[in-house]
Formats: sequence, structure tokens, C-alpha cells
Amino acid sequence: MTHSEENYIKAIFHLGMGSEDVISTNSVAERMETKPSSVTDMMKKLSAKGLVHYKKYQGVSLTPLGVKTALSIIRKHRLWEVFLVEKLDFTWDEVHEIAEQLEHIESEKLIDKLDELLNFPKFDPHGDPIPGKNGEFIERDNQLLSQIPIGSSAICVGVKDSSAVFLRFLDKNNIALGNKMKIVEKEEFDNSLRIHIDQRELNLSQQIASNLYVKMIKL
Amino acid sequence: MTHSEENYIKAIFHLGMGSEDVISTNSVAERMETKPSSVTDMMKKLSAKGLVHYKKYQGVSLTPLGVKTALSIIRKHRLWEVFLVEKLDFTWDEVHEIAEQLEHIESEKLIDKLDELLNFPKFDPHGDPIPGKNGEFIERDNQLLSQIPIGSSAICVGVKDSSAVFLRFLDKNNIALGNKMKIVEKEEFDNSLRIHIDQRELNLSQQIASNLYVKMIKL
DNA sequence: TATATAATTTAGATATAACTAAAAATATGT
DNA sequence: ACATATTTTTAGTTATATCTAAATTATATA
Repeated sequence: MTHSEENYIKAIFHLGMGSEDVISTNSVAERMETKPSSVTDMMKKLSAKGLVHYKKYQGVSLTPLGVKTALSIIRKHRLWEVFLVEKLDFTWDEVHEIAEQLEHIESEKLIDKLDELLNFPKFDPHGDPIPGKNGEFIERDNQLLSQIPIGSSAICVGVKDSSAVFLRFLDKNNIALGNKMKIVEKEEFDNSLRIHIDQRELNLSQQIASNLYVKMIKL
Repeated sequence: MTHSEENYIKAIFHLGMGSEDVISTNSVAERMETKPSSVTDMMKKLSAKGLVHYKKYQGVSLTPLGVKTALSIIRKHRLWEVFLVEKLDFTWDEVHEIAEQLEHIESEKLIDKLDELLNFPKFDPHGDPIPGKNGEFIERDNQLLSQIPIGSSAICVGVKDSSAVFLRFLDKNNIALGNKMKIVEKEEFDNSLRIHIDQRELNLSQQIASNLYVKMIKL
């Protein structure tokens, strides 16, 4: 498989949120930053290889083989991200682009050894689950901070938006995965939240709160 | 730079043994396993980019910028090889092909951090020197075992041929970098050597002996 | 339901990196 | 020094991955 083919497979997987959902040509084009006509060409090729189901004007979906392929690429991407953070002291906002390159390295043994070196991590630095050799993975708690009732406590388990700007904002405010927080109050006017975290009071906009995955805890 | 361009630069560098020697189109084609006509095309491109000096029918040589580029790729290749052996327990005959892929990953920070993780190694698993950030490197002792006088002792510091077959042969015979050996006798008939290594007597053909770099030692 | 709008595909073009076959330049041998 | 052999280049072709512009199909609306 070429890098380009792998990137298309990954895009379709993410757009369908990991299922075999049907995805439109335009949405793939948008995500890949290419033109729809380029997508059409590629879909024909991927279809010929048995990685996607594709019928003209009807959109695409991954075949089981396509899903397996996507999971393998995502496994590589996320393991490399863990490596960069854990072994090379990169920050979580720096790893995506390098992992985008590293995910295309072909060697199953390399990935299995890396997995072992890192002690078989189940989540990447952004809290996203890392598929195992056979595609299995632990579902992350997918509740957003914005959906949690006032007064409850939660632990931060992931980010929905993993753009560098958002991640650096979190760093600046000392919000990291594993942090415990308590929702003190919700401002009716703009839906912002006042939370208690790390002995501090912090105000988070609705936009922030709806990009943080949390797991509710009892105190 | 594309992967292909990088591979050509590396090929020219190795054929010229690291200098700015003039290299023929055919020899590049042979090393790259492509046709001479493909080489001609690429030389025009590399020349336009200021990486090689190229005049029709006159062969190519690297410019100073070309040499710098080559050293940077070789630095990456060799650091990754050390990583694979030291951190992921690969054997020295397995690392070349994976490093061939990893050497094209673009991130200066990644390489510098890797260098640090590995404790700034000066030689790769085959005894080849690893250029530093600025292209500087320690010349390895380039005497071959076949050139050493009978009766002298030496330490194994590298391999000239780093093909998997040769490396596995050395493994089978417990010859590794760092091993001390003494040349007991040279057989006139076929120039094979009887050496004393690791409390054993071993017979090495002229071909083997002329692919092992050693450093002479006094006892 | 006819028509307009949006989405998608086709056709034809470009750039990269390879190839083959033929032409041109250089090198070699008698 | 000339003919031959070798090397190298040119010209034209192929495959990948992209693009633009035009044509086609689907959908949404009046």
C-alpha cells in the first residue's frame, strides 16, 4: 500500500467513527484537503483492492479488511506518539505530525517491539485508545465535560480536539490527562463552567468543556 | 526533498566514499537498481537543486551542500540502527531495511532527541561512524583483518560487508564487534587465517578476513 | 413534477519517477 | 586514426496522485 492509500483509508475510518458507515466523496475530499475528483479516482483503486465498498454517487464505506487496515495504521500512529512523549520527552502538541510520518513505516516486528518497549500502552497521549495487534481496543469513556451534571467530580481522560492550539491552551491552564476536577457551577448565560481543579478555581468556556472527555468519579 | 532524491544523494556519497569524487551514471544506476536513463533524469534535477555538479557525459559529484545532505541522511539511518539494536533488541542483520525507511522521517528535533536517548553514540551496530549534527564524525580504523601481520592481536571494530548473510555468518561463529583476536597463522595456499578468538581457534577464509575491520592492539 | 442546486464523476492535463528504444558522445583496440 | 564497443543521453511511454473544467447524477424546492 502507498502512503496515499493509507491516508485515505484512515480518513474514511475517522469520518465513519470507526464503523463501516457510508461516507460521501466530498467529506473525504475535505478531510484529505484534496478535490472530490481525486477522491473518486482513489475510491476506484481502493475498491479494486477490496478495502472499500464503492458505488458511483453512493459514497464509500470500509470493508472489514479496510477496517482492519485502518486499525493497524492507527495502532502504529498512536504507539509512535506514546514513544515520542514517553521516551523522547516530546509534548502532546508536537507528536501528531511526526507520527503522521512514522505510521507508514512497514515492519510488524518493529511495532510489536515498540509496543513491548512502551509496556503495551492502552491509550495514546491524547487519551485515544491504541488498538492491539488484532484490532481490539478498550473504549475510552466518551462523556464530555460539558455533559456532566453540576456538582459532580470527574477525571480527565482525553481530548476530542487534539489540535496543537487546544493542547497548548490546556498546558497553560495546567489541565492534563488524569487530573481530577469538580464542576462547581454552570453559567447560564454562555454555558461556561466554573471547575475546581488542582487546588484552583478555573473558568472554562462551553467550547473548551465540550472538547474534554472525562470519566465521572464518586468521592 | 523526496525519498528518491535522498536515496540518489546517498548512493553518490557512498560510491565516492564520502568525498566529492566524480561518479559515473552507470555506477549510480547499478547501485540504485535503476536504468542509466533514470539516473540522467535525476541528476538534472539534483543539479538544478544545487546538490550535485553534473555535466553531460562527464559524471556527477556531490556539491558541499550535497555532502552535507548525505551526512544528515546517514546520521539518521545509523542512529535508527542503534535504536533498533539497543532499545528494541533487533539483531545487526535485521536493522538495515527498517532504517532505510526511517532515515526519511523529517524532524530535526526527533533525531536530536533520539541521539540523546541513545547517549550520543559514535558508531552504529556495524561499526560505521555516526555523523554529528554538523556532519563531523570519528574515522573508524580502516585496517582489514587480512592486512594485519601474523602474530599480532587486534580488536574487531567493524564490517566492510554488512549484508545479512555475512552478519549471520559472524553470529554463528561468535564474532562480534569488540572481540579480541590473535592471528596465529596464515595459510599460503588460500590466504585463509587461523585466529585465536574467545578461547577458540577459528579458520577464516581470505574473503571473510577482508571484510572485517580491526584495530591492532599491543598485548 | 419540473427545475434548479449541489454533489459526484469523467475527461483531459501536470509532475514525479520509473521504463524502453534509439541516438549521440566517449572510450578502446588494432 | 579509424572502426567498434561502451557509456550516456534523448525521446517517447507508463503508473501514481494530483488538478481543472465539463458533464452527469442526485437532491431539494417551488
